[in-house]
Amino acid sequence: MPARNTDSPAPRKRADAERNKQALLEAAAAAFVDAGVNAPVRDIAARAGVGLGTIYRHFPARADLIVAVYRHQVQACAEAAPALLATSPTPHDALTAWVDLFVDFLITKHGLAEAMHSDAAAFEPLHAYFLEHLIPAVTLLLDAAVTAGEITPIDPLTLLRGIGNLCIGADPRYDPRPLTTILIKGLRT
Amino acid sequence: MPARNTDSPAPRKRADAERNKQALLEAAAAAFVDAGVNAPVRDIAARAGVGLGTIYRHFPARADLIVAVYRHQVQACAEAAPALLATSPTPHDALTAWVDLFVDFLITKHGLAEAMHSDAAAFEPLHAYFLEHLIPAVTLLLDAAVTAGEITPIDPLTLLRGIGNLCIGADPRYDPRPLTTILIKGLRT
DNA sequence: GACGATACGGAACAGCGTTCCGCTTGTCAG
DNA sequence: CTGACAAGCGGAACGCTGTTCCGTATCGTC
Repeated sequence: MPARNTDSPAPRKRADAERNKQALLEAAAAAFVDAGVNAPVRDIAARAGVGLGTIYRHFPARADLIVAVYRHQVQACAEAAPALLATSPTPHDALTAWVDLFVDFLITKHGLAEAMHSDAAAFEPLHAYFLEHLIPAVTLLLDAAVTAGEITPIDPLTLLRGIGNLCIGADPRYDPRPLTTILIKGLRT
Repeated sequence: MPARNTDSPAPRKRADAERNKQALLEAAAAAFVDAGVNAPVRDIAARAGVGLGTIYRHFPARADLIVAVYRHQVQACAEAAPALLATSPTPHDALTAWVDLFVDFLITKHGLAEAMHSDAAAFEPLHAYFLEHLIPAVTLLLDAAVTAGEITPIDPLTLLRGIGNLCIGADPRYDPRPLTTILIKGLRT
């Protein structure tokens, strides 16, 4: 067995492959901004100056591309939870602030919330990725608020789903924030 | 000339046309139950023993078929509002009961809530039909509750949209009722 | 029974995500 | 430097949508 210890069993990718992957990520990010996360795969490929085969080599399904594009932002969102809890006057304030943050993230990604709830198996990775990272974040905030006696207990997944659902809507004139605010208000004891 | 004066300048449809239209409505209703409102047009046509052309003759777009299938139920939902207001102890109770009714309607029509918020122009008639009939209903309930000092004012369309959004979800294990309950609770003064 | 309007059926079109495979190209041993 | 081979690429093709179109069959009437 080769003496590779802990890091990178990487078979070392070809230079052009890595270059194309980056071009694809940038093209996808741009396409998502212009046309929402439902931007046709062909458009993304064209933007990146790449063939259809290439896009599917790097990202087996559409959802993988979406995950790759938003990975950093989801992580940032998750990491904001403990920070907010530490700096906010009360756990409920932290929760409110975090929800605002999450809503801001969602509404700027037209179609992301919709895609999250698609029944298509292809979007399962997306769904799983979001939950895996965000459930711990909301759980932390909710537990703190419950312990402080500020809110009644609620399943974190349910809340996350509710907020996500409220952010669905192609219409850019639609602002879900009044609704999310009411929802959070409804949690108070 | 038969004594029909103002109403129905109807060119009197052919018998087979009317028969097919009914068959289509029944087939669509059945298909929607089995496969959700996104059941393929071809499946519905096949169920009705009818060609694709026929379906589009009677229902120019998918959305028209959906509207036709659920027309009665939407109307019943709208008409329940004044009845509930008259029989409930408080306007807030009536509002709660009506929301439950609306949610029951939505969750049994897999995909209906999703379709409502589709950005596709084809679904605009569906959207319009729902709003036209349900906005007056919620407005009635909200006004009564506001007047009674039970809730803070909210735009009826916003509330309707919020409830509709919360009911989105292909997963039959997902129950939106806890969330709609919290939302209504959040309206209280 | 024949004729004309009406309605039907399904092939065809456009657009989607995804698969597949012949060809190109980067990489590295010699 | 050069060849060979695996890794990667491009885009035609597939299967699935909703929708359109038009030659043909059927209904109602005279």
